[in-house]
Amino acid sequence: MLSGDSPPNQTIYIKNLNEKIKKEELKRSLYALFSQYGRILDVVALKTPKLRGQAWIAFSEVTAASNAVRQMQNFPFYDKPMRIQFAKTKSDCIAKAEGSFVPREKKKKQEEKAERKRRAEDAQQSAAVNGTKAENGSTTHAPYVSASMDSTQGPFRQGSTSAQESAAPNNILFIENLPHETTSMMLELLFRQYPGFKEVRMIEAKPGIAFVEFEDDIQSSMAMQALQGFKITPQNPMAITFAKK
DNA sequence: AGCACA
Repeated sequence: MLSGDSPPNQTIYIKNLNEKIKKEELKRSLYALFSQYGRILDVVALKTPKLRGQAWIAFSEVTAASNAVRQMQNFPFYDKPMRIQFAKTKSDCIAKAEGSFVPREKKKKQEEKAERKRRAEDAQQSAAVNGTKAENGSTTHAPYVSASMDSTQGPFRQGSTSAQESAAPNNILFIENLPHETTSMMLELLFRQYPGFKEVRMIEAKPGIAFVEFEDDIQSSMAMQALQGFKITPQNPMAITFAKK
């Protein structure tokens, strides 16, 4: 049945995540795995007792979120099936983008007190040390994105063929839009820098495409995310999808 | 099981 879940939301809520995975790795893997559905604005994962094993992924479009909820439901991720729903509330990053963000203030009184206290202390400390206002730890979060490519992160959704539905994530990548002179040696040089790389396969009769195999889905997703849109020649941004099995 | 944004 249609479980009593939240209505569609740009942000998805994932639970039953493997709690042994370190926060940074978890976020990176989630980013890699889910960016196939659209532009990801933020990935939130906390390791506090109440929040570990869960994560939020904010997409720029609701449709991306819905596809992710459906297609990645129960996907085995670090040996545990992901349970995915729409988030109950709007992510801060989205409210901010809409200009509707209002800093929350009704937490449990205890937490709030603790936080105020902490801020006060921080302020005092830095004042004592610097005599000036301190930069508190609010760094800019545009992480997870590999800085190794030029900033052509545009909408390279599907490649040149008529493929409409993206195949479910698996360990084999399907590469399209390669210049015809591409060799498997060249592709191997590119892909073998990512962990889990196994082999490149090309088909003589079909220039412009290739298959690249990895040990598992997560590693193939990582490589996909890293090399999506990579240009071997300026006219040939790679289109990478999961191979149909 | 657990819905946050340090």
